[in-house]
Amino acid sequence: MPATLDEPEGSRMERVVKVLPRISGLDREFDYAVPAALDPLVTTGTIVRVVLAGRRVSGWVVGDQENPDPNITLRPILAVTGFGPPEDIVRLAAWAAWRWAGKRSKLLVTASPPRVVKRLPSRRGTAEPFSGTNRHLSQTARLGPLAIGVDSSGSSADRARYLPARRGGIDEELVSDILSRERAVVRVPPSCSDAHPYLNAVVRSWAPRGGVVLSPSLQGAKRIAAALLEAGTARTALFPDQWAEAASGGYVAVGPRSAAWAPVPDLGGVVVLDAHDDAYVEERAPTWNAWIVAGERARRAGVGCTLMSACPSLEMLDWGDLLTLPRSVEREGWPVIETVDRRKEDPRSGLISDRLVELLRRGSESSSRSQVVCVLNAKGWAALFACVACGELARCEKCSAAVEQQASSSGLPGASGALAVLTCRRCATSRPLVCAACSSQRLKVVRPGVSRVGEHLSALIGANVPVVTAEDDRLMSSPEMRDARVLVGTEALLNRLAGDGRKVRAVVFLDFDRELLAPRVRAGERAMALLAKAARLTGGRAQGGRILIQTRVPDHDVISAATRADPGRLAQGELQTRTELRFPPAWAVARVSGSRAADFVSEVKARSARDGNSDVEPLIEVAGPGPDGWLLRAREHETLCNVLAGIPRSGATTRIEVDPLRL
DNA sequence: CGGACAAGCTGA
DNA sequence: CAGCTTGTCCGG
Repeated sequence: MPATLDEPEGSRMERVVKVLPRISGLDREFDYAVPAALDPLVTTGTIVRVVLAGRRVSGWVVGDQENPDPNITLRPILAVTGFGPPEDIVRLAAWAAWRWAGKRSKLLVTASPPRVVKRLPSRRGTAEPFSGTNRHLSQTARLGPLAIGVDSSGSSADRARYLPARRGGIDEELVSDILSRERAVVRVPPSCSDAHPYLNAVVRSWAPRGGVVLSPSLQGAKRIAAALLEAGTARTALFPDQWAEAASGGYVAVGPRSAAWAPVPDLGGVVVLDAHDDAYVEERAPTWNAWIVAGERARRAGVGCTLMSACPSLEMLDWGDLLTLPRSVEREGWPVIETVDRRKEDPRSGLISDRLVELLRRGSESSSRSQVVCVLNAKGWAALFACVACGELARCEKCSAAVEQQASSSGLPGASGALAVLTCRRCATSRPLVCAACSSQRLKVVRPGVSRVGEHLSALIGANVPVVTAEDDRLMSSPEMRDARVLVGTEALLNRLAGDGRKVRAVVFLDFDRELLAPRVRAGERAMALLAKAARLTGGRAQGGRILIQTRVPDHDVISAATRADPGRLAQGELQTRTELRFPPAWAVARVSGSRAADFVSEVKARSARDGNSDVEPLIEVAGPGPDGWLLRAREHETLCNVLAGIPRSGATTRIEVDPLRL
């Protein structure tokens, strides 16, 4: 509508902002007028209420609109809800949406306060009214009264593990090396006590500015926040709960993956702990990776980003400068790793080798720290059966996947009549424990699960062996669990125990080949990460830590790297293999799946051929379709992401995973 | 996302 | 052709 001639000049000066609605499945900005009364409250990032297509929705102000379309009648912003992500984070979200070919709104949800924030707490302890600007903060911060309530669950002895043991225990040269670099990858031994003096040193260097510290789990983040606070290193704000404190300035935001998006007004630096951990990758699209986001954020702010890990991934090594501790120090921080060559074992002993029996027997003598943890990544009673009579594997009648026998909830599974049922994990069809080929009722277990192993071990040591899987966490807090001499479980058990901050005598991998030989590109790195996780539970060799690996490939690179406490040995060979197979970090890879994936991929091919130099090679190579869709490859993320960003998406029917975790 | 609307399918 | 499903478009 054209402005009438008699309208006062001032009315056309009304401010217009771009708003991104908080609607999943919609990734478009809309222009809104800012009512004069709300004007001082509205900046980039502010969370507002607007009317869109006749309904009231929430959204983020993502910037000012300098040239509003005169043909569109603007609606006013209805109300200001409160603080949202600061401007730098809004821009970072736009970058990440490009980088992982996803929607900005998904990322901004992660970056936004979990509850409405109307005002930020003031430095001096009195709340400042909501002023509409996210950067009303002074540049100075003092380590004042530590009023922020950080959950300090765990004993003080537990927290002390994160503090420097001795003043001399820290390598000052390494610290200055870290601080002088923009992108440092610090390879630290797996036991925390060695890593955290360096964390303290780096965080201390940020003062009086704020910073960000990431830990793979929320539980770990809580302990680290408490430890930094207790050591007087920094005022910490746990993300996302203490979003408002973090935004008020002078805090070090500590949190899990999502804390890469924490509002920190004056960023001094970023540290990512255990940066190799898969927990840093979001499973839902956009499949963003927290250390990469953190690295980009630090780069934009012109500050350092430090990744710490016992076993840096190839992507990390490709990204930054590797810094290591002296060989002897790193070696001390890894436990003694012993392998049992299963090729030489009596096949009838199954997963219980003579060496394991000896380990369990010997442990019963010492009183303190006598727990042994057995890990087997196979749930249930048994995951694979074969017929004794005809040798046929037991498979599902409907979908032909392997059938498994679940441990019954009532306790005893096995061949006790009604409980003997085979179930397909894929389609949930079940049938009696009978061979489908020859009707024989004699089936033998080819691949036992944790329940069966738990029963065997119970019989062996003459005491109950609790069995822990990801689904079943009731056991964790029980006294049974705390007092048991032997525990058995899937990988989830290691996570649970690490969360407890508990030390164990030994960790046993009953069938490590399942990790080593998994048909995944990253199987080796995953296996190494599992050993590092176990090593944290046992502590280093100086503390008597021990890991027992049962395997048929004792010469595998992962095992030789771990036994020598030298993860670098694995990286060399892996890099060569990955490059040959054209996988990351040599290539940028994305997976496309979903019902409309075929259309999307043909559009990728079309654009890749048109925009590329057709004489040489296409910009993007397309492989597939395979069982998980298509794989797209390019030499650089830049190329891959630009093409992906240019293709319109038909709703949620196409899923794009850039840097897929499972390859 | 969710409403509006149009194009296709069904049934008597 | 009403009545319904399915698909596509669009929002300031």
